[in-house]
Amino acid sequence: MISMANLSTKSENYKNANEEEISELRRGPWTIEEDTLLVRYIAGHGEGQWNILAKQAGLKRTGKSCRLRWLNYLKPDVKRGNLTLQEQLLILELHSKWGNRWSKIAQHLPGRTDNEIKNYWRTRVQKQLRQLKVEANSKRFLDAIHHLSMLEAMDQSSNFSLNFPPPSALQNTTSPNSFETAIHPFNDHGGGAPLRAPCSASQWPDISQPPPSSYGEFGEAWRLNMVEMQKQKQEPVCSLGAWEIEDCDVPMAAPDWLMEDSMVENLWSLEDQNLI
DNA sequence: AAAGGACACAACCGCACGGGG
DNA sequence: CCCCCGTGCGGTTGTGTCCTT
Repeated sequence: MISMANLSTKSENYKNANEEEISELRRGPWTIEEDTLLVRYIAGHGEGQWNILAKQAGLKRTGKSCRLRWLNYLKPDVKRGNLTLQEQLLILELHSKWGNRWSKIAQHLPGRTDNEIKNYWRTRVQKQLRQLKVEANSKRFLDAIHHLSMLEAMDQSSNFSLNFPPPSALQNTTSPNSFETAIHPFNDHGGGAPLRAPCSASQWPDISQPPPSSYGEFGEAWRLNMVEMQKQKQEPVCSLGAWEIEDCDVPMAAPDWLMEDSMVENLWSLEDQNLI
């Protein structure tokens, strides 16, 4: 066990050891020249011993800074670009297990860094959770993730359509606000494409027309909801394109948690637009 | 067109830990 | 046992870009 006194001493020592060099050290964004120096040095000598590496490579950076730059940006197997849907689901799932253990979570996402995952969580997920007033890792949240993971896996393996639930499913529910189910995004767009995020405004269904009678009591409620969203300039979360219930290949009843509120649509809005 | 706010991401900081001398 | 050093982790900050007014 390390005492507090010992800790502070260690910190002080660390500080003092570097103090005289701090004035010459560069900080902030890396230049192309610095990147080149670092990459070339590591190509020739390998990584590790970062303080020595920084000096020998001629970099006016701390070892820590070099390590971070290499691991988070320059390393060849670092994956660039937006997180895929599968990766996002995995992050949600793993975070529910391990909390903010970013490096542990990153181990399960090849090519993704802990920093990237941490940023994703803080900038996207937390924002959505705040808006929804949902606790991360609450039962509702976890249930939503599990259902989404399952549906996503089914969608990938069987190529069936996860379209808008048929009116029969809606009519069987006892939920008081079931119309919200109608705006959940279970909506396959063919070709085995992954489930998708919010559609563009051009994909609004024609909500000036009444929905088909087969939508039952929920159709009109859903339409009014969409009208309200349009008034508020919100995007619908799925694209029906029209009142196309006939395209539902699988009579899939919406689970109870979908009936509760619009949690899922917001979860989906976490997804980047790159899948569209 | 300009200002300023929001957002995403890169980078930094402090702390913790383990190994070697 | 203590100290030093290297490394890793999680939280925070800085900055560039995009969007809105």
